[in-house]
Amino acid sequence: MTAPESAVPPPSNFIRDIVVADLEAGTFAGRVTTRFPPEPNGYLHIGHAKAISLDYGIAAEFGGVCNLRFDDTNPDTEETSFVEGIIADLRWLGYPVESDPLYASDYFEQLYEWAELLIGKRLAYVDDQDGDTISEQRGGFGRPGIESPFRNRPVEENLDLFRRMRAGEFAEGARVLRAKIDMQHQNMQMRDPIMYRIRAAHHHRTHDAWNIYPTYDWAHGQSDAIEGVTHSLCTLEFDSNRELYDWYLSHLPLPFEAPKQIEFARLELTHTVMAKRKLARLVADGIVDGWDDPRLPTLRGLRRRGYPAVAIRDFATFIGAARTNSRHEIELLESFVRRELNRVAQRRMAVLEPLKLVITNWPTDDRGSPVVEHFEIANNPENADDGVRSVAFTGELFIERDDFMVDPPKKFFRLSPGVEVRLRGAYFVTATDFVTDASGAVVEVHATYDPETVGGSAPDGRKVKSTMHWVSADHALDARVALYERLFSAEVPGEATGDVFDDLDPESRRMLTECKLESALAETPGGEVVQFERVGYFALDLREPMLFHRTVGLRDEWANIQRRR
RNA sequence: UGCCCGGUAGUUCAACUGGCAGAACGUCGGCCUUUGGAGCCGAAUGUUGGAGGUUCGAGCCCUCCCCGGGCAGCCA
Repeated sequence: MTAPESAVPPPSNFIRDIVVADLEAGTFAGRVTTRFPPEPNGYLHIGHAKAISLDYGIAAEFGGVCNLRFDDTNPDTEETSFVEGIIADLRWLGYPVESDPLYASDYFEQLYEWAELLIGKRLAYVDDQDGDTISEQRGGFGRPGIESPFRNRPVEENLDLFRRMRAGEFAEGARVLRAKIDMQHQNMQMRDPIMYRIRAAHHHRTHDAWNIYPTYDWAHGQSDAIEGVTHSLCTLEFDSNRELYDWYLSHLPLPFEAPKQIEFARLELTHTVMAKRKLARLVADGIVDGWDDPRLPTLRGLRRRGYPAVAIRDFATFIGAARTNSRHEIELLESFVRRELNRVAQRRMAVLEPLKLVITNWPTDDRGSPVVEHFEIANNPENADDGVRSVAFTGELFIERDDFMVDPPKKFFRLSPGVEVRLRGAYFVTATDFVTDASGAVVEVHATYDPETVGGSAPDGRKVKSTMHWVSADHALDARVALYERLFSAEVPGEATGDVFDDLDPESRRMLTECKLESALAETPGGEVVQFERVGYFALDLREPMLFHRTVGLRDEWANIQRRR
């Protein structure tokens, strides 16, 4: 599995320094192998994208490989559907899953043999006590643990019991296999950790072949070693597990030099949550529509929202890795999204909150119906190769409600009575009149157009202060547009009250149902992102026709100016 | 409470293992514009958590202190 190209140069980081030092010292015989080890009990989120970028990036940079290995040691929570979902997300992100992925469960037999080996070396024993008792005996911070009464069982008895655990002779939770290390150890991880637990559950791959399952600590380093992984990158909370990782490996006959675990800080973003349990709660409680809700930081959510995979990859590369806990501003991610979308997104006109504009001096044809003109407008002014599309123009149009004010404040450059503006790519128009309803709200604006300004520029060189988007009323497509705000209004959800749900923005999605789109949008394929001029980037839903999701707004300086006032 | 990890512009990261502290995002300013929102250009911002020490020279090495995070699942 190889890493896709990235436009962003990888910043140096401490992990790369370690790899370079190992290469120079001749450790691992010049090999570099990493692994990406998702647990198939949920979907990937952008935090995983950071790990993926590091795991694959480091391997690729030094001519090595990165193994995709599912860490499936807990049958209670893992499912094949998640395996498939994760592979799909990985492919979408741009990392081709070329061959069959690897699984920790492939090594269950080897792990079992090694466990017997440790028993033989008097480094592991079967404990008959229940979980609460073991937990109590473990002690606490600054408080030593006490040894299990079963700690010094004879080897033969341990072996017999362990084999019977495997054979399914005991109930769930009745016994465990523990490593025999040191109940006084400063590092809690070293106080005789659990290696195997009895589980009656059905495993997604080994089905009912096993009655005992290895714990993370007993499986992970050994899986790395079996695969010849050299640098095993994981997040900071495993720091204190590293001593145990090294301990297990030091007592086993390994096929390769023992791998190194290196920890880095997990990705956090402002205004969102990344923890799998919190994400699952949002889904379960119906606060969002599912794992692919566009407000979620899941890869499938971001995809549906219109975030380009390359923007996510560039972001992940750019932020690099460090050991300091850090929370990145969501704005940084958005800037990568805009940068990419500005380059590739086709421009279209869409009126989100329509107001009727009637051109009172618009001509009619021989039969008395209004003339229809067609203008060729650039698909992307930034890129001439994208060509043009044809947009119909007639005497009845829709403009954005915000773009007209009866009594405008100073510095309002859009349409108001007596003011001339440009309708993008068409004509200059001047507002002459407006119609209100019973409540006084403007329901229709009347204007005249200047035939000399066809195409949008005046032969006499006169200027207008504003260019507005528009859609022909007769040719408009009806659509719904979902406007998203941050799911959590607080920068750090839960910081104030301790419960992230207290910071949920109840209006994080506003659905506009009467939007009018130019007809070229009928050709847009599902999933594609276009720029609605002057408004933002919008992704057509993958499944539902004529439903657009706001990917991200344009950088809005006008809003900044208003805010500053 | 014991042990471990971390602390560099507002934010996130760099700084060739001791040699003039830089970049991006944000902010501010300017230019340009048939997207007021695209695009382009420029600027400001630091007691490198604090105090000592070693050194010709310390963000980097040493000591103490302060602050933040992690670890007491048969989760990963």
